[in-house]
Amino acid sequence: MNFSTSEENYIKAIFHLQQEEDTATTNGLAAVLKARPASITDMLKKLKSKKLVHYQPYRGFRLTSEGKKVALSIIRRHRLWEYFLSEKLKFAWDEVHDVAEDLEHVSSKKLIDKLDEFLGYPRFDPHGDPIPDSQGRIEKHQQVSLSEIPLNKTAIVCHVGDQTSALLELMKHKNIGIGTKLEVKKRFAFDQSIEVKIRQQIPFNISELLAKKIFVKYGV
Amino acid sequence: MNFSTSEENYIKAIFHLQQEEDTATTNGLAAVLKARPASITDMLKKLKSKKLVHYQPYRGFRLTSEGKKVALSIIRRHRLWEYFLSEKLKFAWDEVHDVAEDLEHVSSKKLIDKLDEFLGYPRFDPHGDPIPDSQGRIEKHQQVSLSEIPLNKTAIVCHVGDQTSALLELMKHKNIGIGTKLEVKKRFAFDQSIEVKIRQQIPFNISELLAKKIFVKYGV
DNA sequence: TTATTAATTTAGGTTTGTCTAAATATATTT
DNA sequence: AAATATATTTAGACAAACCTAAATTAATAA
Repeated sequence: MNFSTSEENYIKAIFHLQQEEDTATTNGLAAVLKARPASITDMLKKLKSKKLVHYQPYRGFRLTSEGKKVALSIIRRHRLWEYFLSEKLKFAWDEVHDVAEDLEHVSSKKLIDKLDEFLGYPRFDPHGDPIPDSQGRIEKHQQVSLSEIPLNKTAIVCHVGDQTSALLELMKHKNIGIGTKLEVKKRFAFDQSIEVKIRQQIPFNISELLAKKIFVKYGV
Repeated sequence: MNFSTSEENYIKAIFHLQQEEDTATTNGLAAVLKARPASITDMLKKLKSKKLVHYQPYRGFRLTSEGKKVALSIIRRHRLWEYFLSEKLKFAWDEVHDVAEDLEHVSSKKLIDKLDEFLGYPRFDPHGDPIPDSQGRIEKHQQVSLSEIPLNKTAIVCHVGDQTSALLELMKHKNIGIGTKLEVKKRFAFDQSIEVKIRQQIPFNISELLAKKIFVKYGV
């Protein structure tokens, strides 16, 4: 019922990887956790023995439903702390993540439920990601403009702000349409432009004006 | 500049032990940390190599001034979190310690300074212990009645509520006078009586009425 | 002051989580 | 389908932080 910081980081990372691809891979996880593939294999065996992942050697892995429950509780802690840091302690948007990364491993359920209450049961963290409730229920997606989504989250284009041909021409040229999967890689303070990546292509920049017209939904 | 959870626990425990006796011992520390003496020796060597303690084999140890600085910063974190838990999250007096024990190891200075600000720079935690400021300055003692001090802290009797002979007779009988070192071991909800221990003796009970007349000062 | 007891340290293991290098399985090309 | 490339796993080490049992030092009592 209680997991080490390291185990928790693995579980959380697998959860996020699974949002993209249904099944996570050793190398993929190694990249995310900045660890060597051999270390991933070691830990996966352990998580398997604890019945937190389905895992067949060489075949990738997926969280079990127990594993998902654990992941959601870690994500709940993380996002509540992010909300606290931003809302109460007035941290800037981009400073909250690293601190929350530490705080999330303090696992007292009472602490987290009381924090939730204190914060007024917020539904989204400062990045717009939904916060699981104490039962692990989470709002699957939300729809926001491309200019508002967090970095490095896969999002799917689901709506366009208007139907002017000028807009559609530009989108066509950039190869973005409804259903396109993309990720925001970087934001540039100078002109609010953002760098996006679609499919396997090299990331490219789009203007703030365009970003505000593109609406996406994205997972947790 | 950054220490493991384990190192921090050692440093903090040594600091507290030193409040009582000027120099801490292997067995004393082992008792506090619920570890074996051999483990203490191992860690002490490490802390010595990091210049956090003065340590001669078989001769006990004391924090260096650097070690004290580190200890005060850990205590600052601990007490600020205790205050937060009690004041903001409405935890009961006796529930805050264990959770703060985990939170204190999240070492972002910015987090702690912003938390301090958010809380309005409180000077004492819910147990009445003083909270070090961001420079590590701490109010050395405070004077309160015996009925208010935390459990298991050595306190020194420094004042008596009144001079009635009935009171003094009782105190004399119990062997408590100005300068007596004592510790509260337990509180009984039924009649608010408390169990105190002085010197090497077996702990004994005193009434709430008496406790309220005895004023003590105690360290951090 | 020597003998006994108590405290402390040393020596050698264990577990957790990491690593490198080598081996093996799977996927991709030709 | 074989050859090559890539992904994954295994084998064997290592550091941190703990442990037990044995040895050593210091403190206490006879």
